[in-house]
Amino acid sequence: MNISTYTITPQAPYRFDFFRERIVTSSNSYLYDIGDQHLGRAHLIDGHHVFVRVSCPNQGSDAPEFHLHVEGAPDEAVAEKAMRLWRHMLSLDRPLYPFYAKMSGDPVLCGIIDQLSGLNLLLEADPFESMILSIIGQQVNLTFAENLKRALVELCGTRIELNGRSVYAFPTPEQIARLQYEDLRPLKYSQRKAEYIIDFARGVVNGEIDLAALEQMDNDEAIATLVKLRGIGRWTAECVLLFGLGRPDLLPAADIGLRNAIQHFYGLDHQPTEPEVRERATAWAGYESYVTYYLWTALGLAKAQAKKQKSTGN
DNA sequence: GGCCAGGCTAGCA
DNA sequence: TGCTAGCATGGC
Repeated sequence: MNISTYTITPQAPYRFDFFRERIVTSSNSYLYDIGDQHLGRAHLIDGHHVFVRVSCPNQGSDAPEFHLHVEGAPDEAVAEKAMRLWRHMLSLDRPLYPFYAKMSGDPVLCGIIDQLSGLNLLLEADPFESMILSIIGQQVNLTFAENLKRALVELCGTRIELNGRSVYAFPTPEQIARLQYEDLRPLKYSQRKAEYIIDFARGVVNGEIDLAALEQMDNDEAIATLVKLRGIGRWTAECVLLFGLGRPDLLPAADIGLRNAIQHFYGLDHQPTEPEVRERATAWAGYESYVTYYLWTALGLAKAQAKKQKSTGN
């Protein structure tokens, strides 16, 4: 088997173990091969199924060195595309220090940054995958969302066997477009959710939806384009810009998780309204995505901690 | 048992 | 233009 290896040393602070933790606790963990010191995933690149494995022996360090192995690429060009895909997914070309410097006047955020120093954005592989996952994630809790996502991937994604490992590549637009709505109903999809997902994939396949064009648009323009599609509201479009395109300045002001986190960490006596979130976020200009991500993550940790304390009676 | 989940649409006034 | 029931299910 042909394996290409790349050695990567991100700019500190950078915590590889935070990505692992993020994946384990997310509703997308089924997409990954997760080990103590590595992460892996299958991808379809230029028609070739490749498996990317990132290993990091010193993953708890805030200046880690890690190795990215690409298996199954027929030539160097495909291997390099896989490598660049993971540079995107792991936000390797986005140093954190400008964000930290910008937030230095906010004691609440500084406390969270101290706790999460080195946490960078874990992005989805591409806008298509991001859109499908975001539509599935609308409204439902994370446990149920994971069941739905896993069922879709196992229904129509390509299963790949590599060195005894069995993993699925995320379905292509063509694979989802071929489904019928009733194929998803037994998987506990609502009729509407099935329609939104399959219709979106069909739009991509027949060329009505141009995902590549989103890259050239500013945030407002891209959101306005996406929300014209049935099943895609502002929240979903914002998720795609944040997690699919990796826009650093995206503010999901209506998101319930962000509003809960602001109330919690800033000690508000009410859940902030969307205009109140926008007002507060003027201080975050340029890094809204990062602040949102840190607040979401910190609230998740606080909830997990509270749950743990409750279960142990402390 | 009821309400809320990292929402959205269709239908109604 | 603005409001709300309904969607499917799991967790608390």
